[in-house]
Amino acid sequence: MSSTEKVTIGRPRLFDEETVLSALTALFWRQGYGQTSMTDIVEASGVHKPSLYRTFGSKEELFAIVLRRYLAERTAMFEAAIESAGTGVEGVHNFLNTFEADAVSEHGRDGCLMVMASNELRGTLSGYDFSADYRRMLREQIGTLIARAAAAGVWAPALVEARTDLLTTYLLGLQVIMRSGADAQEIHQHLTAMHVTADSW
Amino acid sequence: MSSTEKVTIGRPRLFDEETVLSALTALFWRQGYGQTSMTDIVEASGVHKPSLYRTFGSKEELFAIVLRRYLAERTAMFEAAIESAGTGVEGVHNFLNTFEADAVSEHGRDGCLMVMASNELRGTLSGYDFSADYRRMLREQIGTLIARAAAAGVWAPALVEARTDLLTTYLLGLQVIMRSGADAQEIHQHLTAMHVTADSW
DNA sequence: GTCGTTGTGTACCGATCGGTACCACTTCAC
DNA sequence: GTGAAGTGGTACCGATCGGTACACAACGAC
Repeated sequence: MSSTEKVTIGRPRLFDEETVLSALTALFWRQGYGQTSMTDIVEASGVHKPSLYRTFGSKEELFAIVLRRYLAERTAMFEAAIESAGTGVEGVHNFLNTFEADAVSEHGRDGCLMVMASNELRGTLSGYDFSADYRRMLREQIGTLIARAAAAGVWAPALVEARTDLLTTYLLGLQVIMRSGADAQEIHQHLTAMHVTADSW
Repeated sequence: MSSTEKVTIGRPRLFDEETVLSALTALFWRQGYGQTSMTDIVEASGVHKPSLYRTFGSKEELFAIVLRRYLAERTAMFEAAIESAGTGVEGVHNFLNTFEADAVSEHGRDGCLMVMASNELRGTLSGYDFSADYRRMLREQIGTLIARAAAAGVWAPALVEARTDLLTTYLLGLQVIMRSGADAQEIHQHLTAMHVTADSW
């Protein structure tokens, strides 16, 4: 009865698009774009090549779809983390703790798909500057977190900007470390550095 | 007459190994490992495939050689920058300025080869954990910079550690930004954040 | 049922991949 | 000179790459 149900003409699909995209996101995230072959994609999705091409277009278009989807999910995740972090510098600590929990998880060891793709593809895929989108979104969200931290005390506007940029850049660096084989101890150590910094705010 | 001159048996090489490695470093740096084909390598080096394979082994071994060479050069560059930066927090500012000059240069837009390779290859190449090496070297050098900054004032040991880790992680993040198409203005903005932070030390 | 439409699955395409066999060439030792 | 040793360059290898032609299957409309 849902209004979202499409009227299907012809043979219906045997696979669920979202399920496939989810599996392929994990695949690209793990392996990168160039290192992932269509054979890998067929195996991971359980969908044969012609169906994939019919549904998603080329491999490049498929990855663009994965990237946009991932960015939306990632943004939602950060928004939730920031929302529940609370205000004041305590909010920054809470956010960092949430980040750490994710960082040491299974997916965490893969870092961030957007950071990975930025490095591999120089931030652009068939004209879409996804990296600029990502950095803008991330900075905006961190800006919200910092603004809430500032609400308690009184920070000069320039300080708010600087702390937003610092935390943004720092998080990107952390994701590099996460992907490059660092263990939980090393990740924790680097997070401590940010906790200490936030304490001085 | 130099004692480093090898006694050549058979036909001597027509190419200089260091020159070729330098050109290939730039090539890999720009394109990444997976996106660079042997055809690209032949074109960039001017050396035909069989000679490359005889001299450097496989493509993977060649890249490992490039990585080690780059790491040594990069380390030397950082050492020089730190050496000339001076002491105190002023030394940190000087170092950041040197870093910015490099960041907005031609090579700077490619970020850091080690960061790129860490992301693409998860930090490991045929058993060699180059990323751990890189992070260790980088942290050690930043540690020197911070120690000299601390020499003027009196910083608690925990603070020295935290500031070293913060700056290390921050620099990794900055190199992600550099590679992903950010312009000089954006890079400058993010560097300002670190200047402001250092001012509070 | 038939027809139009869409998805499935096999089998294949040319191009490119990393890597090498082979031979001519150039040097040193003698 | 001759032979051993190492290099340069062509031409090629099987494997894999991204992508597709085509026959068939499964649906709705009628």
